[in-house]
Amino acid sequence: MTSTRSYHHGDLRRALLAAAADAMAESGPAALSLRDLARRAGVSHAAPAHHFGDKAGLLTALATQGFELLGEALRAAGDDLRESGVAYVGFAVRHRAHFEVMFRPDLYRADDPDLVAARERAGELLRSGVARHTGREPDVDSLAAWSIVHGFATLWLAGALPARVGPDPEAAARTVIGRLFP
Amino acid sequence: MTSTRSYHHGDLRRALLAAAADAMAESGPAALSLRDLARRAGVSHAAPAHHFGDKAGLLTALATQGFELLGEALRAAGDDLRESGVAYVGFAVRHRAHFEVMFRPDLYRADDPDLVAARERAGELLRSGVARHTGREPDVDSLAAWSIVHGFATLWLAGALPARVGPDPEAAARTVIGRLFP
DNA sequence: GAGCAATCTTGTCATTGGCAAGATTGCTCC
DNA sequence: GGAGCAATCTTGCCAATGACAAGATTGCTC
Repeated sequence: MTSTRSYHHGDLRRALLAAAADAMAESGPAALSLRDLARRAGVSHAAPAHHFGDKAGLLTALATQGFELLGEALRAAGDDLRESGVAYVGFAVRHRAHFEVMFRPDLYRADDPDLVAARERAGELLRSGVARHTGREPDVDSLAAWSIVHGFATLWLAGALPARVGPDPEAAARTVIGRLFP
Repeated sequence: MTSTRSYHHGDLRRALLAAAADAMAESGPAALSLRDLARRAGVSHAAPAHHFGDKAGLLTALATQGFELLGEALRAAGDDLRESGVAYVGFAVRHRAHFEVMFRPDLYRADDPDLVAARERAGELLRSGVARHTGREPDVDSLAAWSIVHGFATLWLAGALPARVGPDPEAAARTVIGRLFP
């Protein structure tokens, strides 16, 4: 993964993104420090700037990667609407750093072309899955479906849910989704 | 509101909380600066420390205030479950800074006694509202209800929803909630 | 192998959060 | 009314951070 080669790191961009995801999963997005990422990657404190410009640039790249990963997760979940919802929650739990950045547009450049494209692709997957399942008013249905899985994932990540929900977020999500699409 | 009196500001704690909510509503929580808040309140850069200790202390107070405001909003919405959900979304939109901090426990001290008490009170209001409405398995129902309104509010604040949802978050929320509790 | 662009480093600056020490104010009690 | 005292606020300082500028090193191209 993070092969610390000789000089000219060789894989700095990828290593920095991975380090950012690790650091944010540990200590939250507020504590993220470019200099700390540089230390983790074994490079100087100014090296990240060349690849990402500034902090917002790095988070833009991380969010873009997140939307691509979400797209993959949704595709892997297949055609079943409920399992797509479970996959959404699973993605949020497994890639919590990506997920948390993706929906915080004040942290990155939301008009970045690559990011917009990746977000559109993931959004289309969500909508098409709902449209396949329900007949009438797919707009409202997809909005409700997105809201319920996004809300569940967010509350889970925030640690806001009571203990009785149990330790398995995907199982709990499946039950909750069943209330919306019986 | 923020009465800048003589020396010994007189209302610094409240003024700083209000300034923090304003600043975060403008530029997001990441850009929050204690020194900027002090400037807005017309005091020195170290004054906030006396009232809140540090940044996490200020955000703990803001989150506590947020849970109290949410409780008031839910009480004002009355007994109807759907209107409670609309009130939840309305609170998030009207007090977006409070809402954003409340569900980001990495920013504050989640074990603060005052905060825990305010959070418990608001959570009980949510659960009791759902329990009044549905008969069976209030746990799952309340989890689904909380998830769908929380998700809708979060997506709205993130600017992630498509334009066709319309300009009125509470009206759109009412429609979405209708899908869960027809 | 020379030239060149990409990559990385060192050095610097303004800003920030946090701490320590001191000044000012308002309250209490005699 | 005033002395003492605690709360409040200020000034001064330090380490860490993000961002920028200028220079060094590497690898690619011709």
